[in-house]
Amino acid sequence: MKQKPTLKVIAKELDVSVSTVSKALRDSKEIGEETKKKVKAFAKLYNYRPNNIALSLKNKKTKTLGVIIPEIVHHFFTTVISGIEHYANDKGYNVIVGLSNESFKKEVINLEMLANGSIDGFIISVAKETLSFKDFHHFSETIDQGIPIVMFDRVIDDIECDKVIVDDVKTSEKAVQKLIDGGCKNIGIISTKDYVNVGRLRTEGYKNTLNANHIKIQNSRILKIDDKFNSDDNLEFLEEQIYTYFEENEVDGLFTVNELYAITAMKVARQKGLTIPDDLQVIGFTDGVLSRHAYPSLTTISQHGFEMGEESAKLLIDRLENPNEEEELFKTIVVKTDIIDRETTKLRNPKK
Amino acid sequence: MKQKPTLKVIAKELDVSVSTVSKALRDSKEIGEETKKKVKAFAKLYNYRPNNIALSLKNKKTKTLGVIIPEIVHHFFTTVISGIEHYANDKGYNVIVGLSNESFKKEVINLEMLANGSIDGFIISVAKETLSFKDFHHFSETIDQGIPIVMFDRVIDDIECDKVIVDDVKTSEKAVQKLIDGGCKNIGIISTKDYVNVGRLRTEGYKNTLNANHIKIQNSRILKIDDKFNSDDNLEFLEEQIYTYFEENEVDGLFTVNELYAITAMKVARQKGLTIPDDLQVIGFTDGVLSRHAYPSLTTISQHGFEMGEESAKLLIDRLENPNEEEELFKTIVVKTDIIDRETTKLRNPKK
DNA sequence: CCTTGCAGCTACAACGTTTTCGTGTTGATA
DNA sequence: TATCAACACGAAAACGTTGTAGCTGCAAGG
Repeated sequence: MKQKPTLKVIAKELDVSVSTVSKALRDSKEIGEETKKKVKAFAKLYNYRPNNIALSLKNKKTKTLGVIIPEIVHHFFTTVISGIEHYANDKGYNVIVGLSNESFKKEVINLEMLANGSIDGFIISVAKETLSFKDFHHFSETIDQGIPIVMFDRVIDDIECDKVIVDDVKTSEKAVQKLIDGGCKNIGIISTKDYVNVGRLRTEGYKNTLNANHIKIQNSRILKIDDKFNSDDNLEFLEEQIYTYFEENEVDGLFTVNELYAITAMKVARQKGLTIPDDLQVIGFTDGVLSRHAYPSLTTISQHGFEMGEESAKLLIDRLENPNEEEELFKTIVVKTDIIDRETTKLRNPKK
Repeated sequence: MKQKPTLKVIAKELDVSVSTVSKALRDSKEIGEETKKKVKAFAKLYNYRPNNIALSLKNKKTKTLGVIIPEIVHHFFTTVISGIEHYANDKGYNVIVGLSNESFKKEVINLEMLANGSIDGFIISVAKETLSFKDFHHFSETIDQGIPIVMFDRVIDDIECDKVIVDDVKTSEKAVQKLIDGGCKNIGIISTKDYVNVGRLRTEGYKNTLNANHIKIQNSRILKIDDKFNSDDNLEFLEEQIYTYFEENEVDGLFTVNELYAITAMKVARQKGLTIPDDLQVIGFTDGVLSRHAYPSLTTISQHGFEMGEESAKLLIDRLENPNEEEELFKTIVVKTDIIDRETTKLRNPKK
C-alpha cells in the first residue's frame, strides 16, 4: 500500500522546493524547462493527484453540489438526479445526496450537515412535512450564509431563489381537456392535500378546464389523498380511499397527480369490473416505469425529470461561477411537459 | 448575508486566542469556566459550525462515502442507496454518488474524481462494460492507495475486498424449484450474458435445479440477453428477442434474472394469447415497483436491497474506523433472499 | 526566599495547496 | 564597471482547525 504522494514528498525527493513542484505541474513559465520535465515525469510515475480537500480549503469552494430530495426510491427523483449528475460531472462537480424521507427534521439535519463547507450549493425538492409545517427557516438561513439554493418541483414561493418547475396548472388543463375531447363526461381527479403545491396547482388546472368547458365542478369528484409523509406501506390505505371514491362517484375519466395513484386506481377499477379505456380513461402525471409497463400502459404527462435536473444544475453552477452578477435576480425555469399517448385514453393526438 | 464565523473571528471579537476558542468549544479542562461560558454563548449566537473541509484536511478523513453504481434510475440500486444513506447518516457520514452508466470509462473517471481525498472509501457495483472488458486496474490501484472498497451485487472475485451479495445460485434454485412444484413441465430462463456474474450464477442455479429434478436441460430455453451496456431505449430489442424466444420454445414456467425481463415477457406472452398464471407461470428477480404493480402482480425474489446497502455501509465504516485490525481479512456477507408470492405463480408457499 | 505545582491561557506546527513576493545568478547594455 | 532585466527558483503566508508545548502568575511547601 503506497500512500498518495504530496507536493512535499515530490519536492524532497527531487531536492527542489514545494513551490517549484507546484508551479512546474501547472506549467508556470517561472520554471525552467528542464525542471518542469523532471517534475512532471516524477509526478506521473508516482501518479500524483492534487488533494481535493486542500484545494477546497484554499479556494473556499468544493466543486460539490448537495442534492436533498424527499425520497430516492422514486422514478421522478432519480431521473432528476441523473440530469443533475450529468450536467454537474460535465462541469467537474460532484454530487452528494441527502434524503429527507419527507421529514422536516431530517431535511434540516441534512442541510446543516452539508452547510459546513462541504458543498457549494444546494438543489432541493422540499419534504411534504416541511410544506405542511410551513417552517422554512433552514432555507433562508442557508441562503443568508451565502450558500445558493435551487428548488425544483416542490418549491416554496416565499423563498427567494432559483427554481425549476413545470407549469402544473397548464399541464393539468391540457390533460383534462384531452379527457373531455376523448368523450369523457364525468371526470374526476385524484390529488394530494393542498399543502403540496404541485397537488394544489394541478387541482386548480382541473377546475379551470371544467369551468372553461362549462362543466359543473363536483367536489366529491376531487379526491385529496393524505399520504402522511410516507409512501411506503400505505398502499392498502390508498386502495381503500380510492375504492370508496369509486363507490361514491361514477366517473368515466380520471386524472391523477402521479402515476402510483393512476395505477392503483386502475387496479381498483378493474376489481369493480370496469374496462380501460372503454369504461374509464386515465391520465397520470410523471412518466415512470410504472406507466410504461402497466397493463394497459398508462397515458401520462412527462415531466422530463432529466431536463429538470440538468436545468437545476445549470442554474446553480451558473450562480456559483458568476457571483453577484445579476445578484438577487432569481430565475424560475418552466420545463415543458408532454402528454405521452398510451393505452388508457381513446383519443390519439396526432399533433405532438 | 453574513459570512460563516471562524474560530479566528470569534477569537478576535472576544480578545482571546484561537486555541482558547477551539478548546473552550470542545470543553477542554484547560480553559476556565468563565471563558468557556463566554465563548460558547458567542458561538451559539453567531451559529458557529466548524468548517468540515478544514477538519477533513487535518484529520485526513472526510467522513464521506463514495458510492458508484451503474445506474440510478433503477429500483434495486435506489433501495441500496437508501440503505447506505440510512446507516451512513446514522454514523455521521455523507454519501456522494457517482454514476457509471454501465460504462468502463465513466467508472474510472468517477473513481479518480473521488479518490483525491474527497472520500474515505467506496461502495461499488461494477459496470457491465467493466465486467466484460475484465479490466479492473482502477479498483486494485484504489485499494493500493489505502482507500477501501466494498462491492455489492455485481462483484469481482479476483479483487480482494469486502463484498455484499445474495446467494444467486441457491436463490435461483429455490425459484425454479417453486415453478416445478407448481406443476411446470417446461421451464425457461431469461438471463444476461455470462460476463455479468449475477446472470451467470442465476443460470447455474437454474441448471442445477433441473438436473436435481432429472429434467433435461435444453439450451434453447436459456435466453441470454445482451443489453449492450444500456437499458434505456432497447425495449423493442428486448421484446423482439423474447418474441423469438417464445416462437421457438413452448414454456409453461419462466424464471427471469430481473423484473423488467419478467414484465416484458408477460407482455409478449399476452400478445401470444397466453394467460398468466394458467398457461405460463413467471418468477422474477429483484422486487421493485414494477413487480408489485404489474398486472397480474409478479411473484419475485426480494433481494432486500435496503439491507444490502446497510451491510455495505457497515462493512466500509467498520473498516474505516478500525484500520489494520483484522487486516487483509476481507468478509463476504451473503444477504438472504425471499420469494414474494404474488399472482404469477400458482403454488402458494405457506412457510414464509 | 526559592522551588514546585497548577490553573489558565497563548504560540506554533501541521494537514496540502497556491500565490505573492522575494532573491540570487546570469548576460547584456550603457 | 556599474546597472538592469530576464530567468529560475525559494520562502512564507493563507485557508480553518486541533494538539502539543510553552509561558505566565499565583499559591503552597520546604
